[in-house]
Amino acid sequence: MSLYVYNSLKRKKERFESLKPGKVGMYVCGVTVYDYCHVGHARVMVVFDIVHRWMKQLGYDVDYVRNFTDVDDKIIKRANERGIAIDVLTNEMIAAFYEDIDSLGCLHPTREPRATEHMPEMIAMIEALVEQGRAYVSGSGDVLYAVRTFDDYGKLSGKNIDDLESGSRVDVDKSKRDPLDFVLWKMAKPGEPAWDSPWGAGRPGWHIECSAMSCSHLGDTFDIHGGGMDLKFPHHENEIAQARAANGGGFARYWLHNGFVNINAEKMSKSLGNFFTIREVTEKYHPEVLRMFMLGTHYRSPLDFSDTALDAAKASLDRLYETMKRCRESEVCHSGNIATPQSSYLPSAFTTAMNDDFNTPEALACLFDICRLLNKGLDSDEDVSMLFDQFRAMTGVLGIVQHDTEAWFKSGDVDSEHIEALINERSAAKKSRDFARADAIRDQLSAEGIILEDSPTGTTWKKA
RNA sequence: GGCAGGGUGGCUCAGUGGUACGGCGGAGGAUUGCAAAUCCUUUAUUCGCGAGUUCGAUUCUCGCCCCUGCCUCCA
Repeated sequence: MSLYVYNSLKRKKERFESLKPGKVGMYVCGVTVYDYCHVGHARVMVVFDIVHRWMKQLGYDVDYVRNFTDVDDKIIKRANERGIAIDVLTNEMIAAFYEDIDSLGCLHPTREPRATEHMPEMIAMIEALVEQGRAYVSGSGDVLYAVRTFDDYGKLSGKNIDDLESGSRVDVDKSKRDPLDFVLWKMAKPGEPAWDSPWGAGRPGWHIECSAMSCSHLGDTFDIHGGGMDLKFPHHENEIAQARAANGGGFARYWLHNGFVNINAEKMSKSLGNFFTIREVTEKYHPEVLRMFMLGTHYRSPLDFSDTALDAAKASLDRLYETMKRCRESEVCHSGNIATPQSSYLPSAFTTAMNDDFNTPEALACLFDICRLLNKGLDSDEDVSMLFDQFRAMTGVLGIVQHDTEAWFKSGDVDSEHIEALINERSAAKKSRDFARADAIRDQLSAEGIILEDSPTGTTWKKA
């Protein structure tokens, strides 16, 4: 059974074959660290975390590189506004970034280069382009890439240069030979961070950063390049033009793009201002709920963000945790003790779904099928340890139901002593068949957001 | 205007040339003192509209309508 991925470059699903046997090189465009990440960023991280995990599951040795853009206009602007040094800002945001993605259960990439650590590679790449006559110094002193020198320009995004220009919404910069030419090296203005270069002190353009970082870590040709759909043009198009021209390599062989997170059917973005940061959302919902919400939709489709959608994600996750809890408490699950998910435990339908371009909604359907079988078996005291192993293998791959069930249902500011006391009082009332008193206690706790569950072995509680 | 991707039950989301997966929600039942949790049953004669190909299309082809995105920084 082999993996098929949708390759944006070819606009179709293709059988995935790595460049080197058993190894995968993957580069994903990271974030520009000037502010907290929003849910849209979270989606990229979760989507490619799934890709990362599944590749590993298939036995690949994955070299996953994801960058930090830590030099950029917006960073300079924000640092100035806050009156702090640029590295203070970027370090603060990188720390926040880790908090956020860790909470979402994303594994760390193997390498996380920062743009500022790769100046020599960027400069070398620009020099190569200048030597080839593909780059030139404009009237303003910036070094620009002449897009018309690259025959395949527009191939990834399915655009041609003439169409782009006729529909262009950008004012034409007179110093450009062609309106679509983009900046490789920017001349420094006073007070801005700058690095020495053959063209004077300045800093790199955004696009060259990714070309240089990906190639320097993964080689001139590597397997996968990923990012949000909005990066396809011009960012990824420009990356291709730079890297393939400068190194003569093939650059990325498979391009994967995830869909957006929308709000009211409109793209969530900084510029529209209709965004929620990850930390805003996780104040109200457990981060794993956010992850679950994302897995419920195929990664290439748009994902509409709303409280109702998160509530539904929470309800479905609760269901899985409920089953996990029952299994943990059940003696008939004792033999299920695999340390790490093993492919042999994964149902073939699940593997098929994941191999079909990481179809997580389908994979979740398999998981819920197992969940139901598990509950059914538990209801009738059957040995469900095999199912339990499957269940954990699947949740392990998806990175959900990874928290302690006690913590899941009881986390937050609750006074458990108070609750336990009331539960004891209610049990006594029940024993003496004082159901009015018992129900009053249950109603009281319910009003406090606590739900009681009676079972033959006693009463347990959880947060609503 | 150019290009890309969509329109599937109350919501959400898969999928397939032979009447449609899962989740959330609703209804009924089992269980429970009553609930909760769990299980069972049920909830789309139908997959934007029209035409074509076909024994047969939601799935293929063409046309149309509508939505979103990209064409500027953006995940």
